[in-house]
Amino acid sequence: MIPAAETTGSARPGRPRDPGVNKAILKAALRQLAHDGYARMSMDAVASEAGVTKPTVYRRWSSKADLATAALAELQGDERHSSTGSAASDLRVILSSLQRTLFRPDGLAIIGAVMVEERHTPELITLFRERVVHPRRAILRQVLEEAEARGDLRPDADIDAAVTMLIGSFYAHCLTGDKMPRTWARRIVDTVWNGIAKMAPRRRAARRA
Amino acid sequence: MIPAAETTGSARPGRPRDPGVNKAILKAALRQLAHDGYARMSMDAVASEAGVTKPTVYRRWSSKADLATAALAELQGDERHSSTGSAASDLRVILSSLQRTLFRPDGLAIIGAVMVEERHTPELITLFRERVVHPRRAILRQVLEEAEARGDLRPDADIDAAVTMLIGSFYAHCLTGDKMPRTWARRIVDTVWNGIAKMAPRRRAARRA
Amino acid sequence: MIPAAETTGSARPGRPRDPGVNKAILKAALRQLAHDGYARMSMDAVASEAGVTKPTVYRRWSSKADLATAALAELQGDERHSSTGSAASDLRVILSSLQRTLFRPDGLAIIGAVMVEERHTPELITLFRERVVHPRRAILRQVLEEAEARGDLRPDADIDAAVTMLIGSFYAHCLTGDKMPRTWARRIVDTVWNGIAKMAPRRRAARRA
Amino acid sequence: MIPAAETTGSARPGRPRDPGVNKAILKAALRQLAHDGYARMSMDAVASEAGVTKPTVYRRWSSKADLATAALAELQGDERHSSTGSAASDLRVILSSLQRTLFRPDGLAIIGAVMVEERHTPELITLFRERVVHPRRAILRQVLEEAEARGDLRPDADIDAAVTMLIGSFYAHCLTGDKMPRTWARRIVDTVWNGIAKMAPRRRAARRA
DNA sequence: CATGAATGAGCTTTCATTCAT
DNA sequence: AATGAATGAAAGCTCATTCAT
Repeated sequence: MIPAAETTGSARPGRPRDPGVNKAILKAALRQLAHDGYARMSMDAVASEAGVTKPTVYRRWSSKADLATAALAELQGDERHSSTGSAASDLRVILSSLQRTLFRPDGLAIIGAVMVEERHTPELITLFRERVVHPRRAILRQVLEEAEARGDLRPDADIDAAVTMLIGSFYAHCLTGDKMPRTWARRIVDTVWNGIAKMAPRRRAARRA
Repeated sequence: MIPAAETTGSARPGRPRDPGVNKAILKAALRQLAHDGYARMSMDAVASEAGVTKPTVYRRWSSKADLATAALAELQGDERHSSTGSAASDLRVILSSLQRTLFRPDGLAIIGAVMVEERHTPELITLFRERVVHPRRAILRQVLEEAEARGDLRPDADIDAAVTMLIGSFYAHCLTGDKMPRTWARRIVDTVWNGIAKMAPRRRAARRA
Repeated sequence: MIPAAETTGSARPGRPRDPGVNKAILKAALRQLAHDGYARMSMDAVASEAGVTKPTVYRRWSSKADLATAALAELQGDERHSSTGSAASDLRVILSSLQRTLFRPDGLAIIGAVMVEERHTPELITLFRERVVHPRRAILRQVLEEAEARGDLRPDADIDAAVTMLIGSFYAHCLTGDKMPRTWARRIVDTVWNGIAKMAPRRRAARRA
Repeated sequence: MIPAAETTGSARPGRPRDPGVNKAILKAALRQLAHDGYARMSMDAVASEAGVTKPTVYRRWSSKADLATAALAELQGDERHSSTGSAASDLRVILSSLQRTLFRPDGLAIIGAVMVEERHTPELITLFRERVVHPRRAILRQVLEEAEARGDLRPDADIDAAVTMLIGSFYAHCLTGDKMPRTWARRIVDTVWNGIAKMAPRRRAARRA
């Protein structure tokens, strides 16, 4: 449904589409998805927030679900992280970045918006998994697999569980409603790393919030 | 909110309320909350699913938010667990129970429904925290604090982080969309416990999904 | 529909009606009629303002229109005025009294409430005419007819027009939204009296608001 | 409130509004306001009486109060009257016109509809005063002030009272429920004029209804 | 006789979507 | 291609009235 209009240089008949309009619409849609949820996101409001009219939106995306899906696709996470040499340290960097990008502004609200539509608009969650959930998991998993290859992990280390806990701790923390401490990424990584790394004498001091 | 009036021997003036109606309404409301989200849950649909008419609902709860809040309150987590002697084993039992009760039917959808309404109907998330999130956390925390008191934890063990990860791993797993393995609770507990317990020679073997 | 229950002294079977309840209901109904109009007056609100329940109201008056009519009947005007000897002076006294009783609290609102229901609940206006409008007119008319009989009026004096103008000036003034001056009754009477009385040298000075 | 757009030559973008629709909606609204009162006037009924659907109404006026206000504004009194040379005669012409335009079809009902909403929808009465009450009063007042300037009035003539009585007599007459005689305007003017004009030998004969 | 519960219809307002220009 | 207008279908909430105790 997303037109390729911005590719061809040739003169097509009729008025050309303003390429900025697509972005404005998607941005407005994403913002409303996060602030108000899918059900409350309104085509009227999206159009007016993007400075266009409704049929202009419908010409680009055939339905509300279509638009919301396209907006979600914009979340595509491709944050590359260069290795710092130590797996634990890499994890800390990655999670800190997650904390800032995914969970900061409205991340949890978007996740909620997507989850709640599981039955009603399943495209949303499918796309969300593909574009947001899996890429983020893959990054963490890669760090751990490299550590495993280097022999830094215990033989019984459960990488899947570790990845899931690292990410899940953010969700669970958000649900408490408390402010997330600046050191949260470090505390999480320390605890998990302790659980999976070969025991070397560690010298870190954890603190509570 | 209105009590079921089954207290006094009998003979209160006026026509008595059908005691099953309250339950039917709350059940319908909770189901719609989970299946459709708050925004799509409709008083009309709740009433008709419960086999009553709208004013019958409004007589009991003064607004949609009121009803949804009451329905959420039904999730009240009260599950007492008797200690098995070992903290790790206690945690496994508790998390298995969580897996069955909170996450089984529609748990994650309800969580999403609640989160996405953060701006629009904040009572929902407030109550959800109070009735669902905090009690569950408290149970886990208590097990860990008792272990700490017995000297079973490392001096630098981060109980808050551990509790958050134990719970969060369920959320994160649900988001992946994969079926949750039967052994999930065990794998999670093992990994966390390794990270916080005093090191004793462990002899378990984790496996991947 | 208004029961005669308060007349017979004999013991009728069953629980006797509380005579104060009737008054409380009528009072509440009249207040709501004036404040909110007939359409917005609600049986529920009347009942609760009177401290009873709806069926208690319905047992006494068979419908909303019935109750409103009964409430209006309470306005029955039978303010007797003793003559002061001069017709103009009598008129001033009567109109001052009207100003206080009929127009002060909510008089005009009640009139509006009644008029607007002309098509929908014509009993209201019929009763209002009978109980409120005509008695008030009759009092004024009688004063003027006595003056006429004494030969104080011009031969061509139009008593009907005079009565109508005396009363109508209050309505018209209320519609302007301005505060009614204390001297209004006097100014009205002076102007009308000038128009209908035999010319005697008058020596009064009218002033504007 | 939204202008009928008949100004520009043509070619505004978008589908043009059917110019008759605005009028049809306002007419239906005004009719219902008069027949049923504001509380009973329903957006559904107005729309269907105008032959459109509800959102078509809401696109033009944002709420019921907004529509009712706009409908009232249509009553705008604009009737210019050319002077006949004599003030009394001018007054008779003006009042006869009032009798036909304002009080004929549903005038009093509209006034009631507006008055009874004083507490609930005060915009109505505010606008009514501004558009209907004050302009009508101004016309009468101007005639009298010109007469005063010509020295035709007694020095103590109370113009405010006279204007109020002239208009109020119509309200008061309507309240009686009697048919308004054709000569009513003349009788009213005669009586008032007698009360305020310098005495000249008059030679008219009033008669009763 | 009075109570609390229940009903069915109705209200204002909003939304996703399509049409006409 | 983009606009403004129109639509039909809900949704939340309230009311006059009746029922059952």
